[in-house]
Amino acid sequence: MPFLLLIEDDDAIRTGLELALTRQGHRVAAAASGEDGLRLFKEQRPDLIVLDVMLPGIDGFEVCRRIRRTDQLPIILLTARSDDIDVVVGLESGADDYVVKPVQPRVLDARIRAVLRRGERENSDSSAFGSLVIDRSAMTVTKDGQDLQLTPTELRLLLELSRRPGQALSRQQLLRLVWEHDYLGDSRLVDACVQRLRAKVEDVPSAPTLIRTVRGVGYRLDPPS
Amino acid sequence: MPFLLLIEDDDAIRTGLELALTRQGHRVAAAASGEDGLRLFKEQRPDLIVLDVMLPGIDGFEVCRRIRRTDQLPIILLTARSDDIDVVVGLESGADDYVVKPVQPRVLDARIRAVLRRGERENSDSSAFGSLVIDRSAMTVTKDGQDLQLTPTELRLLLELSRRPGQALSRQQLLRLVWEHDYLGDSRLVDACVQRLRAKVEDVPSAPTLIRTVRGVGYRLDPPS
DNA sequence: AGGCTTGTGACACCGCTGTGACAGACGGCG
DNA sequence: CGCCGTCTGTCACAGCGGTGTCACAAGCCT
Repeated sequence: MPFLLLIEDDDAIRTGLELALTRQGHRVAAAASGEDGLRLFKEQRPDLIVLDVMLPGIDGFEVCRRIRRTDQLPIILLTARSDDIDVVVGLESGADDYVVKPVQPRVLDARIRAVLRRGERENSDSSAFGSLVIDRSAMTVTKDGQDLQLTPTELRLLLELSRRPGQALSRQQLLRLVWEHDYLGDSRLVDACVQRLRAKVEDVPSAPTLIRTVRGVGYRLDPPS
Repeated sequence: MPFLLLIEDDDAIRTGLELALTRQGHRVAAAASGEDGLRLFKEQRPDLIVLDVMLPGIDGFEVCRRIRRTDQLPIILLTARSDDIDVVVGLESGADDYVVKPVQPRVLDARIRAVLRRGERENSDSSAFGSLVIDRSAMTVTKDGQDLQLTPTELRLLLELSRRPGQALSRQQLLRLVWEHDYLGDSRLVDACVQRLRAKVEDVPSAPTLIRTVRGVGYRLDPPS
């Protein structure tokens, strides 16, 4: 299920879109300011951001630029109809698509799906980490050409890590991404799953070279050097 | 060599793309209006059409619809970034893919090849998976040369799976593709049908080698190794 | 009406998953 | 350099959930 972050200061529009998008089968997090949006983004790691341009404080373009410094996820800008210059500035700030307000929810939904599809095509197929090859369409993982039997959870964990190679993900983030629930208090759940994954994926599970521990934070899948 | 028809009224974009696509190994015909495009299409029978949406006279959607009345060739729409309604209407008018202008030639080229590849797979009238041969024009399935009596649903399920060999399909996707309805809550419907199909198709139904279970996801028809 | 096909529910099995405990590793600090 | 607290690796176990399987009833076509 796609996980969206909606950043929009107007309460009516925000809650309306949040409801509509939820109905259309997305998971939605919402923020009412640029600052909140950036914080939520770092915390929750959504798949896509719907971003209003006119925000108090940090405006949409700036939010977009800051996110783009580190991340490649799709960003859809919401712009007011009257602004002509938006498109140009928006393009330069790195957005993937534009939607003009007022927007019909199903139009926005169609755009979101289109952008995600585009991204999937680009991200998908297969990626390699050393001798480890992840085939996202067959949903298989092979090591030295040999098929690995990963369990569903192990597979999802590896997929989420591999979507952000080289980036450390906290246990909280992984719980949200892989298990889709927030966790109160810590547990060894993520560690246990990482451990099982390492057993299948690493050459020497006790000296992992692919899935590295980031002490005090979480885990990180190293890109091939 | 793929033969493309490019329909685009803007002279600069048209000649630019024509040049770039020719360099990338396509044969290209070009038209500057919807009318010209339709005429050229009938005359030259290209393999694929790249079609601008905003055209004077007959617009891109209309061109798309008219072509679709009689022909199934792939159509890629070129849309301006700012248009709101494009995606929805475009989907309904039967295009196969969208590219947002301004487009980098190599991106367009990649899309073209992707769409052509997809089309080849879908239209080829027979494919083989080990001893299993699917004849799409006769709508028959044979195993070791012997005709299999598949029921309509079993056949559609196998066809959908075989259109995407090696790709895991979720139960949701299969329900949409084969049964054409979304399902709320889970059911054993897909499993049951897969089970019946396996009974006819697999050598050892209890140890399937063609239709593989992808745990936590769905099923996948393995291509011949 | 009759037979085949299809959808649904029940059920059992197996493997996965989540949990807690414990030991070892790491890093900070004196 | 050594101690100690915290964090992580590891393991076993019990519960759960997903999947295969089957039987039955309703639907559909002939």
